[in-house]
Amino acid sequence: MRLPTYYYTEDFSQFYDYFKEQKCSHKLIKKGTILWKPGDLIREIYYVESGLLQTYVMHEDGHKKILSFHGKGTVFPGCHKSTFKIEQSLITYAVTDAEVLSFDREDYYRMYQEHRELNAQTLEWYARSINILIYESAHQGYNDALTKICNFKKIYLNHHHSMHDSSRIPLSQDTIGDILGLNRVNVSKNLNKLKNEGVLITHRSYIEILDYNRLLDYCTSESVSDSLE
Amino acid sequence: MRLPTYYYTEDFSQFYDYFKEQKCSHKLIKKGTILWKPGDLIREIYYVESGLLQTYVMHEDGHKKILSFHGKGTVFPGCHKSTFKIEQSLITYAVTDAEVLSFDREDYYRMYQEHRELNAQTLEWYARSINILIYESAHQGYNDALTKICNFKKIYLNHHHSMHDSSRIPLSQDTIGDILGLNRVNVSKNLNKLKNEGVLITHRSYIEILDYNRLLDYCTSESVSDSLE
DNA sequence: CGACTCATTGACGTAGCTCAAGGTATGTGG
DNA sequence: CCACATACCTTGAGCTACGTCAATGAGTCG
Repeated sequence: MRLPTYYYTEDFSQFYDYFKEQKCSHKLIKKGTILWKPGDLIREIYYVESGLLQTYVMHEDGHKKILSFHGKGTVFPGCHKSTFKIEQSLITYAVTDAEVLSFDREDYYRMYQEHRELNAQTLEWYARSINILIYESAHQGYNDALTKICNFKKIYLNHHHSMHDSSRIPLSQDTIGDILGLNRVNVSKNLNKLKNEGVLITHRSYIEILDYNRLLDYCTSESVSDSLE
Repeated sequence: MRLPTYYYTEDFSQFYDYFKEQKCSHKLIKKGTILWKPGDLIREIYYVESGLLQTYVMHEDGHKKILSFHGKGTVFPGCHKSTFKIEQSLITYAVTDAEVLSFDREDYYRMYQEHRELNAQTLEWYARSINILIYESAHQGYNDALTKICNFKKIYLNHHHSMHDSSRIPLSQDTIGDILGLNRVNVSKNLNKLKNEGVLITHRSYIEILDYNRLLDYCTSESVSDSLE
């Protein structure tokens, strides 16, 4: 049973050798580059070889909503045919320097149609996107700020436990606010509560979790994997 | 350019003849029946021949969040393989009496793999679900109650204009609240503002739009189709 | 007619927002 | 290596939109 995550990694790395044999070009993307912004026609699809991309939406009143992070072994932005208004508002930028394989949209769609495993994996990826979004709309939307933050840290650690220092969340409070739809000041105040409880320590641009079990006490069941599977 | 919608209809009606030739069983579902609830193993996939289904999630604190309505010519709940925690919380029930074709999950997946157009249409359907959910998370989430309500009515009318009496929204204020994550009382108060402006009249279990153009003034651009395409 | 369900209205509490001022790491250029 | 700019974090005061509670009214059904 899978929990939601904002980070995509390695979803398509099994197809890397196959991708390299197809018609594609190799690109270097500098940190901070905006890959797509509102109004851009999306004619290419990227396979990320290294680096980290971020996707977000700017609300007309100035709010920024971060939707997802895309790391090594992921494909982006997708290969469906329909054009949706809100997708025109998506902005993708490079959080770090990145290397990608770039495919023409039509070429990629042909690969998607012809390669059965790629086809199947694409549907799983879409399903996973639906999953995190339902989690946000139907669950986190009703939680208060403290619960949102704890849930976020839980699912962040859950996804990164094997990769990095397992108790660090290397995101600024500003970024966390933009992911959760919270004000920076409010994030700070709630982290303070948790600091006073001994759950974590705040640092500049990262948070260090001291007491994972105490953190879990603040989480809702939707964010905690249970025994099944 | 497509706007989001909470109503799915006719997405798969082009495959109806094909579906009927496949291994399936015909079922009648009584109004009010719960088709799937948390904990149920989903072993079947339905094609809706008639009637209306609704999908929602119950938050552990009692909030109900309605995600979508599924009418004639739609397939439900989906055919990906991964199991997600939040999907276990989905509840589907019959708003009206309904008739469905029921497929075994494995059989349906085989059809999905073998029928190229069905495969393509399935991805479009998933993309559409992502679209409405991004709209909720990244856009409506930042709007105030009045804007949420007006946006909702706009996209409702947009989708139903051809089918029914084009100025009626046959939903109770309670239901609208459950779709938008608003309190019933708050929905009522905001509808009252619009009533005073002459935009609409409220009735028992439906709303009548009097001045569509005035309604548009309260909407955000994300909910209004522009000239492109 | 009574028993629902659905809608209206007002009083009141509060979580989270904005504004504002100050504090502390980090990086850069002289 | 210091001075300065910049990014990030903290804390408090005040506001307000929305939620809860509660009482009443109005439409619908058997």
